[in-house]
Amino acid sequence: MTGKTIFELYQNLLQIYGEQSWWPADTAFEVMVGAILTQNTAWSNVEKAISRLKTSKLLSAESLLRISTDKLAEFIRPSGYFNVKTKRLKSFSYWYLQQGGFEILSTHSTENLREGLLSVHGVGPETADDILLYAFHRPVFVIDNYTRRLFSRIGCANGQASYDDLRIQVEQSLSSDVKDMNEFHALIIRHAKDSCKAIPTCHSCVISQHCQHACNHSFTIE
DNA sequence: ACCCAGGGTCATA
DNA sequence: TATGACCATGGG
Repeated sequence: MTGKTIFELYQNLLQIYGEQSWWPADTAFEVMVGAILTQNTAWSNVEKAISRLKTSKLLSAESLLRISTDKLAEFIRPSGYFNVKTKRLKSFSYWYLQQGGFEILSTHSTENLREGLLSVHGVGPETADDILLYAFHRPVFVIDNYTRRLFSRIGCANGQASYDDLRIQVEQSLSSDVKDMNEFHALIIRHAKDSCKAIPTCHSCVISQHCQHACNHSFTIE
């Protein structure tokens, strides 16, 4: 547990990969839809689903509520769990409109907003924080499994700590800077993807002398 | 054929 | 509190 600090890890990743400038989306609502669709799902599959929704101009809360569940499920089929996610998109859209939409929601405090998001069926801590950070630009850090593994392997934090414990730890390490938290989370995912494929050019050597990775594949270097 | 992916809910012990 | 089953597509 006596590795480098969380902030040093962030600086290393930023130096290696450069700015990621997330979230890849045109609108805040698209970020929210993407956050739900990407639950335990490869982003490449989510892109297909979102592309279909865009083409048919369904990327709004009103449209998602208007369309039948059967049709919506068919649109988002490529993103997997389509029956589950159809319900989640609809319950989220209902809440979103009932709350008055983006402008009204933007006036709420971060804590109230998180509470509201978590009250939606199908929105858990990670999805809520994705939305808070990338759609509402709130100073919130998103904890995912990559983060837990990377922190554990590098030793900059206890990967088994509770979600909020880890989240607050990172938020303090980055002085609650929105831009830094946006980048850090994006960089961790970028690093996980890269370290899964590029064994000969393992960037992790710069990050950890033990060549540890964020991804879940258990291979060894050297 | 197997493992994983930018999780969350629900039932069970 | 803490596991386990379940949801389902697509790429390696």
